[in-house]
Amino acid sequence: MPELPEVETVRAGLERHVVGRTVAVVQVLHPRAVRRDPAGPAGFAAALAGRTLKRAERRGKYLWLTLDDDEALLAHLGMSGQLLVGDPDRPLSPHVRVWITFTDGSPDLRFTDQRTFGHLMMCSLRGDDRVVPEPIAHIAPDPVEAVFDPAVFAARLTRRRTGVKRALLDQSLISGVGNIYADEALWHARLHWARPTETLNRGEVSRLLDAVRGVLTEALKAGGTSFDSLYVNVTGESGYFDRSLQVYGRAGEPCSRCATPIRRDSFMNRSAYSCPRCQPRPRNAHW
DNA sequence: ATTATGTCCTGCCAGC
DNA sequence: TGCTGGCAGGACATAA
Repeated sequence: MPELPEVETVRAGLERHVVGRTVAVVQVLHPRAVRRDPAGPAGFAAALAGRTLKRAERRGKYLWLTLDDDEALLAHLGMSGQLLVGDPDRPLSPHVRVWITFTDGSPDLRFTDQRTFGHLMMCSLRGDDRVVPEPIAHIAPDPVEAVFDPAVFAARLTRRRTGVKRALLDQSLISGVGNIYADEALWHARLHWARPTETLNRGEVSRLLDAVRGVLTEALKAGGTSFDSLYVNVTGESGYFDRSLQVYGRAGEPCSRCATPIRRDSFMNRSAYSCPRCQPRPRNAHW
């Protein structure tokens, strides 16, 4: 559930606290945390030990720490992943999956992940105009990065034959948007989540993209959204954008525009929150 | 090829 | 009290 604003908050924290430092010891406490790394836990740990972290970068919900011009440590937080920087003497929580110490002593870095959907891996960097980790070459640019092209997005979106929310959640079309900000952006744009993408006109696509950028930017200013202690920055603090949420998690509460109670629908074994009046269901809804 | 669905995983909580 | 089932859902493998 960490989406672009939460991941960017973590990236900025890593830039501040660990970039420039050299890794001493890497301990993989749960092999699942590095399941995507072909070298396995031991290979992963050996490859990272002794390396200096150069830059902290991000695309969508992925972030990575570059080690040199063609290699990086790639991270995805999944549902509940945290990258926590702190005093090496603090107690080891039961959900710490990877423990990284540095040659200059404190603080250390702990990849903590209750639900184990997140992962870390070593990887190579590739690209021409935008260098990204090779394993995420299929992830589309996110709407706040320079190479994001609104015209390309509009063309690809309207070529789809699916519902607009499903499209927003497809990271190979536009990255960084998850269930929370998809619902929020659709409310701002006054579009129903099941609206067929091929019926969106130019103005609606423009409104949608403005709404996506708006909610992501506002959430980033607030340090991200948090419903509980799972979504935190590198020093364990929560953001407060949840106070600004208009529909997500607010079933039954009045819409702030028209006072109609917010509706919750089941969608892809998840939830879709919307205002029945501001976002009427289209006749040709695409489930 | 594109689009849809199933799967992974743990903690919490309502309901019985 | 203690169990069960539902829910939270990102990204990938697999199916259609």
